[in-house]
Amino acid sequence: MNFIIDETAKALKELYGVELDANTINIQETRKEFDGQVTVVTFPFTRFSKKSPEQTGEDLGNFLLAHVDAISSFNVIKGFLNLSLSDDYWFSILDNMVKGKDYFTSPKNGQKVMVEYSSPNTNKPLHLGHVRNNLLGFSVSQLLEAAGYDVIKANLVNDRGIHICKSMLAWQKYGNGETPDSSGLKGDKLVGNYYVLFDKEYKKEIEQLKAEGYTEEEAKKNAPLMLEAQEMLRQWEAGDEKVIALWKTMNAWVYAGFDLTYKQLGVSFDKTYYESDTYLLGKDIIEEGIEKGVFFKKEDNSVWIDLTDEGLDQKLVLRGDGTSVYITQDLGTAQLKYDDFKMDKSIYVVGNEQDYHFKVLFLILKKLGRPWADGLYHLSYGMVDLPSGKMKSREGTVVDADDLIADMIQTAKERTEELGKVEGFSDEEKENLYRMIGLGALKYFLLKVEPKKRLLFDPNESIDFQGHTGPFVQYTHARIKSVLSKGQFNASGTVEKPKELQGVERDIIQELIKYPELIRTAAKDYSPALIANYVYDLAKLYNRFYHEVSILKVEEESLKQFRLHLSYLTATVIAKGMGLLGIEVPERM
RNA sequence: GCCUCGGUAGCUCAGCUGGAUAGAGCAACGGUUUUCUAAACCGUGGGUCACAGGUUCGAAUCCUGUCCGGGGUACCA
Repeated sequence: MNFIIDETAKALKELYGVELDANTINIQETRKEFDGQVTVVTFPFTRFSKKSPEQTGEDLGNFLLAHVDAISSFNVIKGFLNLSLSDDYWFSILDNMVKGKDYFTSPKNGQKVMVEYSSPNTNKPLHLGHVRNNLLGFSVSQLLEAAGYDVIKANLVNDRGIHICKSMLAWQKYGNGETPDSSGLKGDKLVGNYYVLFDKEYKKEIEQLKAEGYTEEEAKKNAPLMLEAQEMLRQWEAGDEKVIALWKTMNAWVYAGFDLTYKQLGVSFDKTYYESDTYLLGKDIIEEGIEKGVFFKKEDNSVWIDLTDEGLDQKLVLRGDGTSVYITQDLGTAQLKYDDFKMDKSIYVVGNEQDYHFKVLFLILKKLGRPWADGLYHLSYGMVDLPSGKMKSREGTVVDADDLIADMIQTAKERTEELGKVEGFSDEEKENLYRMIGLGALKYFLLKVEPKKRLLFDPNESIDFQGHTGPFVQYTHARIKSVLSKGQFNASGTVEKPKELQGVERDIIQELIKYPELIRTAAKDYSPALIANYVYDLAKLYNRFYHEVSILKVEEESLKQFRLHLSYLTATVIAKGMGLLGIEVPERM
């Protein structure tokens, strides 16, 4: 539609002798209650025309109508010039889409981007919050790839620390040698159980100590279990063979469990980093920062950065005893990632509770003069809340990822069977369809919301399969596929322009043409939600088309072919768009 | 306290580089199937866009303040 802006600029120059740069000319889609498809807002031009908005619109409209072939008529309402574009114009757009191979994918832009997401702790199973993270990270990766980037999907696994030792200790004390094999439990679930058990026993000890006269704080510090866990962490850091062996065993259980969940979600990684390998990194960067005068040392030897000039606080970057804090190793890891891949951009998909951390991290790297620091971006997303508030692992209020997925698939199965839609499906096809629909509903539900907004999930209200949902879009796709196969559609065939375009046909073409631009915008904004909403609008439009006009029943062969092409392109864009969300679309449902 | 992100229909969300009478879905009510898949389509009802100022020809959108909610806030990650 950009040619309208150019033509408007030319017209303004001719009519009023002013040269405006393109972004001061405001065009938009015409609202559906008015005639036309494109609207130029003429209010801003009245200061040059010295005429009323209406008259300015008339003048401009007449000029454009006379000089631009694609414009077939216009009307003016207040300061809005509504332009109708000719059938020829719309048809040529469609014809280009039919012929053009590069319409659906952007060319490579030669840039490399890393997307870090998932980043789980290995002491408990994944829950709904992680699911949002994983889906976002995966989808954004797809989006960036579609926009022409080379993408490296990375996972930074938090596989060490006091929380891991808690699970290990509880297993050692109370586990009686239980293994995933012996219990039939998924490895991450098993380890998670011991994490919860630790907390339970620990709380008992605290109560005991309080009864003996300790304060709450003293009790928490001196409970035997906590002391033991801390001792275990020391042994781990010292490389104690037994502790390391146990750690390796239990982490292996967890990884086997995570792999199943990742597989179900359809997410994957090109590179996995482990904190056990990276937690000592960053200390050399601290040295460098002291030398460069970016950091300073306090009397107790702790190292700090003063960010008060940036409106932030002073921030500790290394403890007095020389041990790392979170940001120390993140500095080191950022450097490691860059050294490994030399990427132009690096995206961290991490919840918004870490906004401050990343602000500081990026700022420090800039102050240290890392030129690549400008390419760092924290994709911050809101928490998933339950009606009762936050999910808490220890209080058992988390929505488990595997359980949720299983529920969704089950619901999909029930719904589909009720509707009697799987006649002639093999058992394997049925299972695959239920999986597709169940996951489609879940993924769409989580991705259609803008990342930075918090998300409310009510476990008592099942996720919908009707209306603005994944299954609705999937259904539309299947519906189109059915029409195409009944019409024996051949994508390599040619299209002829119909005598007259229906409004809804024009609307679909206008919607389809937005797709390439949408990819760029969604990639730039890291927003799968834009894709989700677009794909929905397109599907909705198609369903209107489907009800308003006949496709297979029209006598005229050329018109039938035209509508089949329109259907085919719609199905293709739906499938591509859903693919960017990590959602599969069925041929039949 | 300070920083930060949110507040749009009963509920869940779009719209926010300023533009027409603020849009969807769910829920409620009514209609559409001898015709290409009714997980669909069409229609009705439902709004002080948290509140108050300001900028502007024009504000849900930008600015300031207030209220409410989430998150963060110097040795957790």
